[in-house]
Amino acid sequence: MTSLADAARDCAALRTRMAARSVTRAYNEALRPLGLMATQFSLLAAIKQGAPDSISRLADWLAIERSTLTRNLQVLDKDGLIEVGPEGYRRARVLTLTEAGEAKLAAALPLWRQTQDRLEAKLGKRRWQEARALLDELSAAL
Amino acid sequence: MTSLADAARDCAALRTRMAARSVTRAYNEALRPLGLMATQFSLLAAIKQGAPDSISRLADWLAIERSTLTRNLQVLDKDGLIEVGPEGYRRARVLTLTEAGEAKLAAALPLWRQTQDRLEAKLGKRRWQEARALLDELSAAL
DNA sequence: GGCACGAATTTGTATCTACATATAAAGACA
DNA sequence: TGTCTTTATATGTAGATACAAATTCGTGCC
Repeated sequence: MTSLADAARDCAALRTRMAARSVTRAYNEALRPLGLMATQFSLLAAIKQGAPDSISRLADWLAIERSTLTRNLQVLDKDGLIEVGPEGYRRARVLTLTEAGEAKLAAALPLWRQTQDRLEAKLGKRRWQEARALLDELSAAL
Repeated sequence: MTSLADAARDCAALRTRMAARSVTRAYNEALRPLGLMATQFSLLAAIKQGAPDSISRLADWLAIERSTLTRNLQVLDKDGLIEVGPEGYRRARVLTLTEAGEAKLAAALPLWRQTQDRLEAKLGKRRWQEARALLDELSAAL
């Protein structure tokens, strides 16, 4: 029965999802006044930052399924925060922020910063750096 | 613009969700032959292990919303893997595995073990222990 | 008894996630 | 030219997640 107890307590998938749920909830709460979720915030920031030349490229960077990303982008599009550009080279679509998207991102940044600082303070900057490195290893492990 | 680059790269919610997605995908793939998902596996293991006396208690243990857990349990119930017992003391329901649920869990355990071992080998047992501890800290941080 | 209050769960609604499959464009090649 | 392969995206279907609000049970209080 050792295996069973391990499965209930030490499963890597369970523990990472638990952490993701807890952390995401906190960021969602911080962004709620803007009607923005953590996922959407990260998408806006990634688009503004990298201006990725395709959805697939962005999906790889975010370790997310292409089809999932399509759905998430549809929400941002519906809310008028991004523009999904026409099909280009090989159906590739360029993603850009609308003015509303820029404004929303600008308004969200301080709220995000505050939450991130709070977490880093609680954990310690050092420890957060370790966590960050370990999370990357987990992402690449299997 | 420093804040923007940080938001796109270092957001704790983003990085933990990325890790959760990657790791969960691997466990889902391992369990696919059984038609079982990592979440469902963890629920079966938790129920078998602890026989939690209420959904709320289980939700707390899993750092998951009660309403979310209700929905996840409905899937297991529909598939005949658990029994949701009648309402008890203060509407509390006791959760138990059906025979089919026991069998499914028993069949899943080796597949889970294999995946978990693979991850621990890739990371190193030592490093996985660190990761485990840091994930717990993240879950409790905010 | 009747009523307010707290605890446990469920429902309505929306978003996030992903696998399998479909669609469409660009290039390779017989 | 027509087919085959690769690349990029979208759709169908299903499960995971959570907030707000509704439902239901037990308790205490008048």
